[in-house]
Amino acid sequence: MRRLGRELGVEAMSLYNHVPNKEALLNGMVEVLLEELEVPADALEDSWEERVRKAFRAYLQLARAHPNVFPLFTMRPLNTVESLKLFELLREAGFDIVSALRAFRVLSSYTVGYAIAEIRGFALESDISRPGVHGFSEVELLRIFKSPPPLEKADRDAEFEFGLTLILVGLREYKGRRPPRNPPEQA
Amino acid sequence: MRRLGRELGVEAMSLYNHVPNKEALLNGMVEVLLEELEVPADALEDSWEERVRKAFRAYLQLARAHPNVFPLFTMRPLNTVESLKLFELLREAGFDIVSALRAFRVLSSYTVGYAIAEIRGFALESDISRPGVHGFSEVELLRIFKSPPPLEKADRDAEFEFGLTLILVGLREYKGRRPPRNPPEQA
DNA sequence: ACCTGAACACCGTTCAAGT
DNA sequence: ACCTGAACACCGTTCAAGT
Repeated sequence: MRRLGRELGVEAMSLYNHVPNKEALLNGMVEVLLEELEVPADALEDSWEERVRKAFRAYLQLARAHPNVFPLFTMRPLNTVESLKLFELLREAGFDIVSALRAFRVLSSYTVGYAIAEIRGFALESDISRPGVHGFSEVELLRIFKSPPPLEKADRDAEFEFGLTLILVGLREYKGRRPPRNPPEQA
Repeated sequence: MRRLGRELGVEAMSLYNHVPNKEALLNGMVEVLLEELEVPADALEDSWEERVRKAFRAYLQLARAHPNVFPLFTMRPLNTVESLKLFELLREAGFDIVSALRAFRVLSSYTVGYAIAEIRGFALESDISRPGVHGFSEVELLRIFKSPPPLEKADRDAEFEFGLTLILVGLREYKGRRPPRNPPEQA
């Protein structure tokens, strides 16, 4: 508050003329950012899986773009219009209500968790210079990760995508087991 | 600090004789809790998938048991001995280094994300009495979720397990594609 | 070796007083 | 309608002084 006031060339207490309190201000920030998200339109060339991918990719990118606000995202339920649209997208793809909800939540959980991991630093990263919580020594780690470290920051996108694929493969498999309501629109 | 001091019947500044600062204290709490985690031993009757399941289940339960500390878990890399053991478990299951790392991270991301969602409240929960970030009205939500709400808090475990299964199915599929180093030990 | 009082540099927030 | 000074009830942390 005080800092924000200074930034705006005004005293901290003036802010209370425009915003009820700090909490509301943070809520506002989150809300503004979430508005940037958009579930991709139903382009004919995209399968539902591709649309889902794009949506969660965008979410991750939003988190990356705002690493300081992102933890706030995390602490309130993601009840946005876009969540709803995504849910409906899954319904149209042939999932029944419960399955669509579950699928949506699994995908969100993964994406949120992944984004957090990226921001705070990955576990089992070869660069373990950082503090981190331990229980073992740097030597112990290096015993495992030989000199050219295996998975570098380089390919974060591919790594995220890997997880997305795993889940989507699982979902496809799952859908195969129960008869979908709509014809499987996949190419 | 001051509150903790009071709780201990001592002045806040006394704490600094035992702990360098607040940050260190929080780190300590996280560390203590993480020590409760244990990757299940290589019992003969358990497949690697079952062992992985048990490990992450335990992680979720830890989060549930300590909803207030859990967000702290979240903000530091999970470099524990158990992470390493889990990684080795995956290696033994036939994943090469990079794949094992990725699998580990996908599973952690999902579990962390799920735990957070559970603690803060799920998106698209029929109980939307809570604030949450919006963009749409309660009416709009109820238009979708007809009276008997579809997925209730009741079966949180099943829901978590559902996601775990999706990922494990994906992993099995993925492993099938590349020749595993060890014979597939699955029953 | 451990505790304490006083003090410092911070917070978010209220409210009466100003324009 | 908006801003401000003074004030309140908090923080984490330092340090010299006590035992």
